[in-house]
Amino acid sequence: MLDIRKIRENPEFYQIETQKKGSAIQIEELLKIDEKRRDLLTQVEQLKRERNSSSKMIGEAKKRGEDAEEAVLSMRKLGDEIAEIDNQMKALDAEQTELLMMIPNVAHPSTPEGKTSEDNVTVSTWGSPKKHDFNALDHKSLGEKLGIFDFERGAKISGSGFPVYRGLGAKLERALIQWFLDMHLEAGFEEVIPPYLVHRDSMRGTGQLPKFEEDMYHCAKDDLFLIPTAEVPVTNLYSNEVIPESELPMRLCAYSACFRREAGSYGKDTRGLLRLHQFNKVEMVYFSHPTKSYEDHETLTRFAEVLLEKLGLSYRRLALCKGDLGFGAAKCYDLEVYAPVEDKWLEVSSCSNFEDFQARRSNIKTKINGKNTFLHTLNGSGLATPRVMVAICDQYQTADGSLMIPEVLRPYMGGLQQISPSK
RNA sequence: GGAGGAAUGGCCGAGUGGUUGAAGGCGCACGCUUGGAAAGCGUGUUUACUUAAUUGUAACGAGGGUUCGAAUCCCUCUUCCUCCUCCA
Repeated sequence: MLDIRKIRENPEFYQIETQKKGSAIQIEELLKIDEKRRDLLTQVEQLKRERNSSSKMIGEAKKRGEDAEEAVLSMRKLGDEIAEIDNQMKALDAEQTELLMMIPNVAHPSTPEGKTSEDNVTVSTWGSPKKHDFNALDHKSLGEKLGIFDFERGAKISGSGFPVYRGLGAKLERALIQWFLDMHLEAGFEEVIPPYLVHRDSMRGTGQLPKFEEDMYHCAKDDLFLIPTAEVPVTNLYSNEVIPESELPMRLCAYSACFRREAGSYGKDTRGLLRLHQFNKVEMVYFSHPTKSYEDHETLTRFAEVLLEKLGLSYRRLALCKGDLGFGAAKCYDLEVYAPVEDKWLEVSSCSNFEDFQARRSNIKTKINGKNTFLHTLNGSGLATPRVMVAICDQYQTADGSLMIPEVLRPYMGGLQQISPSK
């Protein structure tokens, strides 16, 4: 959520910047409501002041045994007036908040200008994209041949987009998750196992609601939402709290299953593991000092990159342009891993700095020089497993149809070096 | 799921309708005292919005109600505790 005071001070700036984020602010309406609201506020506070002093006098008079009937009567009228204005104000307040909640964050100046993913800027590339000199299989065919994925039965029980990992595939998936977590723990993150179902407030806090309700799985009976990322419960861990400045940056990591309806993206890269309704991801979350968040953002992104480097998967880092930036993000790097069989770069991580956008929604503060201040929240995948799995399948398969296990994962596979087709 | 109890400031804990934003204690900060420290004494110590202004308004789990006036009375909800029931 943006700061209404800043919008008030510099409406043109916010008009232009939110437009670049692909969703223009309804600035006139917003400021009109704001002005009316503040007008009523001063009015009603004046009336309340009157009420407070009169009530005090009534109390004193009654104590002295005097009759205060007349004052009581006029106060009763004043009370009605106050209630009336209070109601108007509450309505305006709700209206204003709803508008503010629909407005995206503005981009950091270091973010490239641009409208679509075409305009994203490749910041760096690591490794050289591998090419096979044999006729390599795509991950779906390979995986089914090796018996490590079972897409058909997943679809049978839940529909498409719900993969089943089997046998050594399940173990490999688990190895990825565990290795990711272990790497983060080594770097000093605290591990969290969060709830997968969260209430509406949490979803509003991180920005999924109210705007993107359609993309979420919702349990109507309990009004709970399945998390699309561990970012939601982990960031909201500290909602309505003040984190001591000395504890910043606070760094948490969490594995969770993630659930996304992917409404409106049917038909796009839906093969195999490329786009799913349920997938596994390890997420890193930072609660940062407002003056340090951009440093932290670089550090965070590096943690994710190192994982790909250790897996021996070439990747590139993109700086998202203003138009492609997520709703709440001020700056974001995407990491894309190269999948040789697909001959595509696949997004496996998104590392974002939200500045105080989420902190304001969730009310997460820190105390700086005795003053409570919204802190900055950051998060990044480290990493989402499905496309890493695709890249591994693509890159680590051999001409005889086996799949080599990346070196770093072998300790988690009982020393297993490769998965071979059963005879 | 059933029965009961509880929720107050950084912490503990008073407070059952009026001058209580909230006693008292602890903690913390500053000062006095001291060779130094402890003890002791003194002062201060919530947040948000608002104002020229410590000007004013609001907040005692959350929301609603009664009242001239609510931390205090009523209703709903949430969370925690105890006892049953059930269960991985």
